Amino acid sequence: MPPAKFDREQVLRSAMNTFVQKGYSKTSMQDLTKSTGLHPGSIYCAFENKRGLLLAALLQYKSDSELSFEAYFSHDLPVLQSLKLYLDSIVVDCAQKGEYKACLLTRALTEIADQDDEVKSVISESLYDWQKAFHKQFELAVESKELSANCNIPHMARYLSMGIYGLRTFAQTQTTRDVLQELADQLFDDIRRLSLEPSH
Amino acid sequence: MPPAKFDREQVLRSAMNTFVQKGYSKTSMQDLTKSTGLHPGSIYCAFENKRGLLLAALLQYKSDSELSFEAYFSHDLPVLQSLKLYLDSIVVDCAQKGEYKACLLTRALTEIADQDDEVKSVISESLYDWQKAFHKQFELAVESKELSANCNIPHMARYLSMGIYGLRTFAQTQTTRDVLQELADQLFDDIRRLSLEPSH
DNA sequence: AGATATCTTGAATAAACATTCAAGATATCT
DNA sequence: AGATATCTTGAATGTTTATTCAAGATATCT
Repeated sequence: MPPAKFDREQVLRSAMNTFVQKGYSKTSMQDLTKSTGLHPGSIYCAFENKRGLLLAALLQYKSDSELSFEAYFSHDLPVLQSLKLYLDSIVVDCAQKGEYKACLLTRALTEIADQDDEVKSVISESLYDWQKAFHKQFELAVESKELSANCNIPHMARYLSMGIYGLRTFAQTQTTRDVLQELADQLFDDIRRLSLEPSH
Repeated sequence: MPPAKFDREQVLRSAMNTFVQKGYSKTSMQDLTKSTGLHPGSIYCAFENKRGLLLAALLQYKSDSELSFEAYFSHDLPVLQSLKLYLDSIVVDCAQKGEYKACLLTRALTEIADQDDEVKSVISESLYDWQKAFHKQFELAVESKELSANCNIPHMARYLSMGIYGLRTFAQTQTTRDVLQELADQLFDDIRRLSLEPSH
């Protein structure tokens, strides 16, 4: 039976969801065979083991996130306007009751990074790439004179990342939309201020 | 052998450390017997089970954190100055290489909250109490005219909590002290601005 | 159609795990 | 000193877990 191979992306998205929902340790192989529709043997053949499946799922998540990022920032809107839309989408994401909607990267980071250097570096690099994507957008905006030429772009990108991490953590204890929106708006204001003021 | 009972606080601090370092799921009973010096039977007798030990450790962590908080804010310094010192101490905490220095509450929250409602509410309430502690300090500062009378205190407390969550998450990928300090300083500036400006 | 190579299947395996409990030890009380 | 109650101890238990592998199934090739 050579063909009939499963759809790798779809399998990884299922695994992704299961890992985000239950966490890595509490996700059993049985959970994964159920959610992916694959049998144990197939998983071990394709991904070596549970850890390999996590690594693959992390890369898929990264790739999906990049596409989503592009979708927000590729229009010809001013960066700050795109950023506002992007932040609002995170608020919507976080405000979903019931289904646990977190970031797989940060969730896996807090859960297992300190015990597995390879997983940690995959996650760290992915998160850093995401931060660099903000960086790049801000740079483009400086070139097009939207932002002040002497604003501190690396600092802004880092502070923005930090704020979003915080927002997502905050959302785990409080899912009231208004509160989350207010926090996101505040973060946006603070980033905007940094983008206009010269760095000191 | 009636007396010779173990020192409950010390046991809980050991358990606390183990849980923070390895995470709840990856912490085995063997790890806990090793770190606490207690035998399985004693743990089950005193805390019912592993989950009970976590719950007790969470409460101990909360209580310890409150004492530490008081230590920073009970002097007669202006609130903003105490806050600065408090934030700096978090930076120092996060910048420790090697030993994983996170907040047990947020770590446990991301790992297990979505599967255990009791654990979740214990954590949520603890974190909310911590947020309220900021709240209270800001209120006192308004009364003493240090802060503007019409600043939005609940908003400030929430934004501060969010920022610290974010800082701690950020520190898991980047432990360069200068970078963390810069982020904490930025957070401080933004909170200070909120404390002086009238809310809009 | 038969042979072959490749992929699928899921029961079997072995290790790790939380939890229990009966035997042993010590202090207090009579 | 003896009896009793309480606490300690850690090997045994039964469950859950990730992982393997040999048998079975299907498509392609000759």
